[in-house]
Parts: sequence; structure tokens; C-alpha cells
Amino acid sequence: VIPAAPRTPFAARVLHAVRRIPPGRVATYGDIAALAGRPGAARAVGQVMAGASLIHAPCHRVVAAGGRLGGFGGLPALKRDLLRREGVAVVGDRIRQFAVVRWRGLRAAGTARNK
DNA sequence: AGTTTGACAGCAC
DNA sequence: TGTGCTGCCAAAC
Repeated sequence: VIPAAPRTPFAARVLHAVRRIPPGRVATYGDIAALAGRPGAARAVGQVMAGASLIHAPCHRVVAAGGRLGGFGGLPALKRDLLRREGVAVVGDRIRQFAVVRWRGLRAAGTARNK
């Protein structure tokens, strides 16, 4: 069965933000929190992710700060494989070239240096 | 309405 | 580097 998607307003905004992450790119919990309109709510974002699944959004593209993998519901190997499958280099629990692969979301027009 | 709970972030050691 | 502790937040109790 398809698990129900979290229905709180905050969760909806978080999942929406996560779905915007392009394949082969990643965003931190903090980034998502900011994109969801709640800067600093990184931890709360994790809470949402815990209740969601790949069916709702590409959860594997949400990583911890500093390019570390972060948790993944007890299946860190899966998260690593999914990312590698998209071309993201992962060694151990670290993402290589994190600064390059990181996706900060699109902002103000003119700031087109992050596609 | 107060407390507990984490797929977090940062900083001090 | 790695470990530990504190701050923070939305949700579930």
C-alpha cells in the first residue's frame, strides 16, 4: 500500500521543496528548512522525512550539513547507492565535491549561477 | 499546556 | 579527526 503523505502544512512545504531538487544534486536538511520557509528547522525537516518515503519525494537527495550523508531510516547503504546512481560521488558517509553538487534552490532573478 | 522525540547544525574540546 | 553537548523546531504524546 502507498503510505499516506504527511498532511501538516509544514510537511507539505518540505516535501514540495524536496521535490524541486534536481537529480544528481543534493540539499541539506537546513537548506530544505529554509526553502520551506522555516530557517533553522532542519531538525523538524528530518522529522518529516522520517514519516515520508521515496514515493512522496526524492528523500535520498536530502543530506546532512558538511556533505555528510545523514540518516535514512536504517538503510544508509540504499541512500548511498541511490545517490551514486544519479552520479553523486559518495565515499563512506561523505559526498565528494559537495559544494558543487549541492543545490541551494533557485532564488532572485539574476542569481543564475546555480542551475 | 508541558514534555518528549528525533533521517539536524555548530561549536567546544 | 572524532566525540560530546547545546540550541532549535514542528509533532506526537
